[in-house]
Amino acid sequence: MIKRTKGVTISQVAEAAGVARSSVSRAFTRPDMLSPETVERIMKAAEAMGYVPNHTARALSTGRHGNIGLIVPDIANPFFPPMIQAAQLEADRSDFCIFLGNTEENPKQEDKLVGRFAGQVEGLVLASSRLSDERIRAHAGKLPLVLINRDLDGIPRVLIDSGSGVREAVEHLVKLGHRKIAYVSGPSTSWSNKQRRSAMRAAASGLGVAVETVPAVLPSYNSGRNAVGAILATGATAAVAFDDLTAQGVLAGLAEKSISVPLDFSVIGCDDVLGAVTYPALTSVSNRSMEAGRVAVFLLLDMLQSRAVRDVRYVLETHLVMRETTALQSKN
Amino acid sequence: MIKRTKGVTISQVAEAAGVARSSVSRAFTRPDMLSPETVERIMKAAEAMGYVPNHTARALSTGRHGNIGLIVPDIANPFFPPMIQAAQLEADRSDFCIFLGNTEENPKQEDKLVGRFAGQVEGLVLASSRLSDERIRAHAGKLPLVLINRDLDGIPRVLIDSGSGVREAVEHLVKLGHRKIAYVSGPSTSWSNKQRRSAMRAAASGLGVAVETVPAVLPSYNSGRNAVGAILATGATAAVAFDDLTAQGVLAGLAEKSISVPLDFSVIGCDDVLGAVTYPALTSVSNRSMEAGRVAVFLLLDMLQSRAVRDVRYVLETHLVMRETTALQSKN
DNA sequence: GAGTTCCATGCAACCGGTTGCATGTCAAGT
DNA sequence: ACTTGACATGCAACCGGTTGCATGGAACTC
Repeated sequence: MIKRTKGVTISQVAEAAGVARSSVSRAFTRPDMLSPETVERIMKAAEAMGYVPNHTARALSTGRHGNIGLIVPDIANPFFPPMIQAAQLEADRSDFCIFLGNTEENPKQEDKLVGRFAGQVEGLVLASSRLSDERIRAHAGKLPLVLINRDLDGIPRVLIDSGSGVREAVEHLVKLGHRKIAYVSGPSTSWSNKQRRSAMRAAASGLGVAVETVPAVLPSYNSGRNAVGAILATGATAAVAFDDLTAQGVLAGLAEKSISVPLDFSVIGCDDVLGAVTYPALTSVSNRSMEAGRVAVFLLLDMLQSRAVRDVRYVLETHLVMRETTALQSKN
Repeated sequence: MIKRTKGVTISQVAEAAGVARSSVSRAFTRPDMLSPETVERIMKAAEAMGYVPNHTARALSTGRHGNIGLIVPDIANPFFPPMIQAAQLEADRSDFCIFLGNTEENPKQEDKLVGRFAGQVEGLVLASSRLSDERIRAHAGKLPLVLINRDLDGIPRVLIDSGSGVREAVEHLVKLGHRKIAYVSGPSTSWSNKQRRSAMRAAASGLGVAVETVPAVLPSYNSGRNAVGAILATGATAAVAFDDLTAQGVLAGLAEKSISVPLDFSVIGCDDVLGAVTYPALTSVSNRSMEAGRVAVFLLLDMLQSRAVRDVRYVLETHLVMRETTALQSKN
């Protein structure tokens, strides 16, 4: 049976050191206000007693808790972990802790989490939020907010411009001789999906080739696999998928039909989350999710320090990462 | 420029409703102590003013914050996100929030995070901790702790027994005719690695076949790829890798040498994190990390409620998931 | 109708810090 | 020697809730 020691308080330290409570407090927060000897005496007493400042009490009186919240729609989607990791690292540099929320792609859950986080965090980063514009603005009225992959003016936001990478993807395919390309789409409410689809169309029409959109509802392996029939029905010789998971599904679906990649068909993914760890290595559009996480936290901390909301719109461009699932269009 | 509304307090609600502060407090925490009419009046006033209880103040006076911390060595390792997700879901059922910490596989960082979390969480889950036994025990003396994949008696722990799955893997390979099997190992400090390696040896010697351990330092794609030379040098006809990432690397390395899988060589991964989303589908040992996350949080919440530390040792067995990277040993 | 019980509510202390202001001390300035 | 100011420290209010105990009135008992 383990017994827990309960906390030493500032009063106990004060008594031990023979000073007022306020002096102990200042020894920790603003030692320059006290004489060096007093500080040392207090610190020694504190150390001896194992005193650790109570975070909650401090937060109550200062209003600062040193926490920020990060809410994502789906941790299990490999797009997010690197972002979370980078956000954490950046927060850590300023001694902030991260509260993580997972919404399961559910706006209700997201709303609930925001409510529960508010009050114990000083600010929030919403990544790929599934909330309505109104809800987001409502929340932004209550606490500092930074968005990732959501474009609402007046609210600081970091946008990963997958458009630039998708454009490169189309150009690359066209250069390889493809004249009809399928786009296997993602969730219709997703900002990224809209962005990618319109970038596909714009690039294709600029180059005089055709794009056919094949719906896939959810970004997942199975969606991609199931979409293969529809893809082939369009007569396309290459496909760009909404994300790498979907692209892997497409790869599997093609293999089942004995269509060889890249000889007979070229496939490109997005977000580059699996490309480097699978075989054959998937050609994909880079994601920059790590930068996004880092920058979002940076912006948030900056807002907190300056107490001002700047209308920042930080755009990260993406590029095509060429690997082994694209090749010259052979037949016809 | 957005302006933020600052919080409504219990005193303001009390005044508006014409009652004492304590009554407002009770209306929210123990409404049965008040007459229904009073509760309704208070609630109406609170609603009208947009009152939300201050989490920090409540935590200060009750000592309960409704948060638990979850610390993992590497979010980017696909083994952990499902675990985090499941933990979050379980915590949510009891209205707890999750603090997430990422240690970058660094014990120092882990210690630091534990220190920073303590004081704002009521308990902690340490997954695959890289801390020394002493440090873990020291922390467990200060706050409720549950371990995942770490076996320290006296401290509640959830263990994923990959041994059972690895045993099945070896049996499967032997049944397919393999007589010499390589084990591509993971980090030497890892509890799971030790467990898997010894399960390999035990199973192999029980069946009268040989196991050769090939070191791979880090669990990663590149480690696996680089290990291929050493694997082939042992004369093995099949390999079991420490995890799926490593296994994918092995797959890639074999492909580079034009060794076809599974015709010429069989490969099995562990943790089953990539098997279902890649092509060819990887045969792997199931991970049960979701159950582990769920159970760990469940145990922790149970400890918090009962205020007792039980010496729980919860073991989750794993199994072989057969897919397409294993086949009958052909040559020789 | 006096005594007892019970329930709803208020009072005030408390959780553990922070901080504006007052006070006391000591040295420098004239 | 007296003023002035700087500096170190203490006092007490405050952050926003919770909770043990006291109180007062209504209902119930005999």
